[in-house]
Order: sequence, then structure tokens, then C-alpha cells
Amino acid sequence: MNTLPDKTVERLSQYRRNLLICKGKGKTHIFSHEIANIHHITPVQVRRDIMLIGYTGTLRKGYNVEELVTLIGEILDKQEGQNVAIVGAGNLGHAIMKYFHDRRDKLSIAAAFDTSEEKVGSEFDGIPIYHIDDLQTVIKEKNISIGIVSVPVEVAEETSKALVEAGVLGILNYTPRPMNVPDNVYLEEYDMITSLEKVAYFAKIMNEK
Amino acid sequence: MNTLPDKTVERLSQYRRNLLICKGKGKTHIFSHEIANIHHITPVQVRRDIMLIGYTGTLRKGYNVEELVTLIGEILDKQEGQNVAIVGAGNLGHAIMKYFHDRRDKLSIAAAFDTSEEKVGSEFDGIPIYHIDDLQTVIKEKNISIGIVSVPVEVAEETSKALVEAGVLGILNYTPRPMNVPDNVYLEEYDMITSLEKVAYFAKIMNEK
DNA sequence: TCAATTTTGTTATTTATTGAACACTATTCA
DNA sequence: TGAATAGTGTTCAATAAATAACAAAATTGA
Repeated sequence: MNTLPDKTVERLSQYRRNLLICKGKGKTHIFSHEIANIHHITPVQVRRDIMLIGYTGTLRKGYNVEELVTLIGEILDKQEGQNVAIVGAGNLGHAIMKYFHDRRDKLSIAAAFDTSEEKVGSEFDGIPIYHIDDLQTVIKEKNISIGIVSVPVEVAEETSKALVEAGVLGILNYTPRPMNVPDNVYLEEYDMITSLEKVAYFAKIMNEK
Repeated sequence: MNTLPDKTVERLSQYRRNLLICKGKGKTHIFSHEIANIHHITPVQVRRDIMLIGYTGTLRKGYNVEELVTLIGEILDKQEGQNVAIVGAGNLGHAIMKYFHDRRDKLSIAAAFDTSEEKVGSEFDGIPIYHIDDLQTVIKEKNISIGIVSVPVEVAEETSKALVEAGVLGILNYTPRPMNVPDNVYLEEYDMITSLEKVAYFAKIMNEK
């Protein structure tokens, strides 16, 4: 299987989540236009995404929800599972821990890191919080391959370095400072301030018309 | 001024943030390749973004930091300012409040909403927390035009309806449920689970090579 | 003073992503 | 039984975004 387009990967993740809800409601089959409606995109887009992962539906019945969910899992997930660490257990870190915990069986948050004396040693939602100084050891010990960075911006750079050195393969950066990682580490950055300023800009524009 | 490309708007917001840091360090001029390095993009991209907003630098001196910041402000910001509301004062809501508070003078978080009895009536970081039932009134009273949604997914849909009805022009949706808003409201959605699954997928792929 | 260099502004090309078009077939229903 | 319909799979066209290419001008330094 060749590497899928970025956007297709994002949509597959979203399809899966909603397909699971449909399955929970007892739906066994679903049409491309139903999936499209949920996500506010076109049915063509849905069909093509599904084509790209090599699944094929039944004519006039649509796609088998269960099979599709399973296949998306085979594509997106690593079968042995992947462990995730959250660096920075502030409000954002806690929000993420709550969000993810026990949601996905192939993706589990195995550790959080912080510097605050009161947090270190405790648990949140069953996730142990370690001191940042132990990052290298814990990441290797727990076989963690993905790091989520929600530290204050001042320590963003050193955090990325530490994660790379510890050997993670993917980083999700929530600080506003762009990171610099080697080619063999996948980096995804998200900046809340930018998002808000973007909404503000387009809301303003909208108003001017 | 015609409406700028999506991605250019995002980058302008990021340029500005880093330009302010440069300005703070006493830098008066900056080259396109310096900006590019900070953001890990090409100098051409930077120059074209700047071209699109109609600014022009000095040959061999680069761009005047102060002027550029001012111009980006004129493009992105609404001169009278815009007020923002956060709906859902859980961990994520608090993270956002902390993040933004007093960062931008033209964009201010004027209210937060929640249902929890203990939170309602209190303040966080100087931002008053109201009961969701008062959303319509407060949004109109305080002239709020942008809503950030960080409520539990189950109430995402009703929240979007309430915001639209209250007359906001832009919504930033942090719940994983896609929203449905009329054409005259700008909607930006961000889904953390998708981001993490995307990182996990590409980290996996990376590893397989 | 005048070639060399640096860095901008802009156009042209390429690549990525989305959307439109359409052929094909299982089912429906007259 | 045999048109009509609904919905898939796929190719082709349009749009959006990023990169490459290059002309023009200010500065440098011989």
C-alpha cells in the first residue's frame, strides 16, 4: 500500500469515528452520500477515499459498516499498537488526556511529563505523570513512539529535541513555536492562536460584504 | 483588498507573532529568508504572501519589521476590535483562556459559558463565566462576534445552533462532531483525535520504510 | 565607474486536492 | 422481461497551493 494523501488520512479517521456511532445505532450498511452528509463533503470524495484504501461496496446497498471500520483500522492503526506521551500536563495536557483516554485500542497514552513537584508522581485518569528529567528513560522503557507537546512555548524547542533524541517517530506540536525535526520524524503542528486569528479574519471579511 | 488565500492568512498570523518577538529583540529589518527559516518554509512563499498584502520591502535591507507588523494588523484585525466567547469552560476552555488572554489587543475574550454551578458566576483569568442559558443575552450585550466551542461532543450541535442564532459570524469548533452552519458564518473545525491518528499513521508509515 | 552580488517582486510551472462526468450494474417495478 | 433507477468505481477537468525561475534594482568593492 502506497502512502495515502494527507487529507484522505484525516478523513478516514473522521469517517471511522462516525461509522462507529452508526454501528452503535445498529446500522449495517451506509451509502457514500450518507457519509458525505455527516462530514459536509461530496459523495465523490468519500467514494474516492474508500477506493484508495481498496475497499469496495455493494451496489445499491452501500458499504458494509463493520467491514469498512475494520479496514480503516488496518490502514491507520499499527497492529501491535502505539504508545503516546504527553509532555506538559497543564490545562491543555489534561484536556488531551481526558479526550483520548481509552478511546482507541491501538493508540494508548502511556505517560505524561511535567516539571511541577505536585503533579510528578501522581496520576491523571490513570496516566502516570513523570518528571521531564526522566523523559528519555520512560519513553524507551515504555516503547513510546509518539509525543504530544503541550508545554509553555519557551521550552518547546528543548522538548522537541528531547523527544527526537528519545527516539519518537511522530510529534504533535501544540505550541506556537515551529519545530525543527529530522526527516525521519513526522511532525504535525497546530497553533490555536493562528486558528482564532483566521476565524477572526474571515468573520470580519464576511461582515464587510 | 480581495480575500486572501486560506493558507496565506494562517501564515500572516504566524509571521506577525514571530515578528513581534524580533521587534522585542531590537531588530528593525528582516529578510524574507530569515522569516522563512523561522517557519521552515521557502523565502518565495514569504515574499509572495507579503506581496499579496501589498507591502514592499527595501532592496538589500529586507522588510521593516514595524511596518510589516502594522500592515498585517490592518489586514487581519478589525480596527474596532472583535469580541470572542468560549463555550465550555472545561480543561480545554481553560487552556484557551490562558493562552489568549491579553495577547492580542484587537481580539478579546469577553465571556465564557458553562453549565457547572460552581463555575458560573466566577471568573477565570479575569474572564467572567456565565451560564449557557444566558448565551443569547450575553453575546448580544457584549457584542461578541466569534465563538469557540469546547463543550462535550454531545452538546456540540445545540451549541452551534445557539451561537448562530445569537448572531456570531465565526465559529471555531474543537469538538469532533462536524457542524452545520449557514453560509454567512465562517466555520473552522479542529479535531484533536484526527490529528493524533494522523501523526500515528505517518509515524507508522515512516517506520515501515 | 562598473561588474558582481544580493535580495526583492512577479510570472510561469508543477504538484496536490477537489469536483464533475460518466460508464456500469444490481435492483425495482411496471 | 425489460425499461427505469440508484448508487458504485474511475477517469478527466478545475481549482488551490507550493515551488521554480528570473528580471530589476540597490549596494558593494575593485
